[in-house]
Amino acid sequence: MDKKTERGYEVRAGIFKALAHPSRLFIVERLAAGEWCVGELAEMIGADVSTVSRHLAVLKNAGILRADKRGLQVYYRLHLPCILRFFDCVGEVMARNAEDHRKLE
Amino acid sequence: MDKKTERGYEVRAGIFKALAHPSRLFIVERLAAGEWCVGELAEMIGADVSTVSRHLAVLKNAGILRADKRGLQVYYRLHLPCILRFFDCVGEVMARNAEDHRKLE
DNA sequence: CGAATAGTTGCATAATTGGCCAAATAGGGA
DNA sequence: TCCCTATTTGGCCAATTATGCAACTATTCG
Repeated sequence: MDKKTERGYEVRAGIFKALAHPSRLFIVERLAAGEWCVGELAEMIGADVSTVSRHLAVLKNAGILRADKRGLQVYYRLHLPCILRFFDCVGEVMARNAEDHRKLE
Repeated sequence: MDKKTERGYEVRAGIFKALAHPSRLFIVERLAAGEWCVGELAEMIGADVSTVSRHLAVLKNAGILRADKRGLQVYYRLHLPCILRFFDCVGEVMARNAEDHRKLE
């Protein structure tokens, strides 16, 4: 596998990695409906503001969110709505896994 | 956020986590075309057989792959082809990110 | 049975991630 | 300017993940 191909897998894995955390998944889902600022999200999640700020940075670096500073607050919004299609698919995966599990009983 | 909802986010994040590694992404893509055994995949990837075996276990535990032992070899195959739709979306994400990046120059 | 082969698992180690607290930064208003 | 508030960043620690080697297991073949 040449360097360029390898790099491609790394970049793509990075997008999945950005989504591979419960809080970040929650954030993306919330932001699907509209924008929220850091403090509001932190309260919804129940984690420290600094922790949530880092989660948001991870999603922003992956190109999934955009930040918009207005006054003291930084409002985040979903930059790639196609991400939401992932979620439908994840739902299917879970349903199928659950069914497989049921069959084993 | 109640326990049940929280658990839901954890399970979904687990699926993304299983895909959040270059080698595992490579494996899924390879298996889209047909089954391969551990040693063959290890050679393609250029990692130790034990390492690849563990990557395969991660994907299997996530319900993404199925293993089929025939003789000495264990053949793995894609159990959830809908996963491939993720990949199309990831392609879109990358294209969009690349374009955003271009605009900044 | 014994040797050879394919894969998995135990272990040690290095690297990454996630979390909070505290300090630094940036903006708004008196 | 000085203070207050919102967010980000540095530091540190605990937990998790990735990796290879070596040992173990399972299966085939002589």
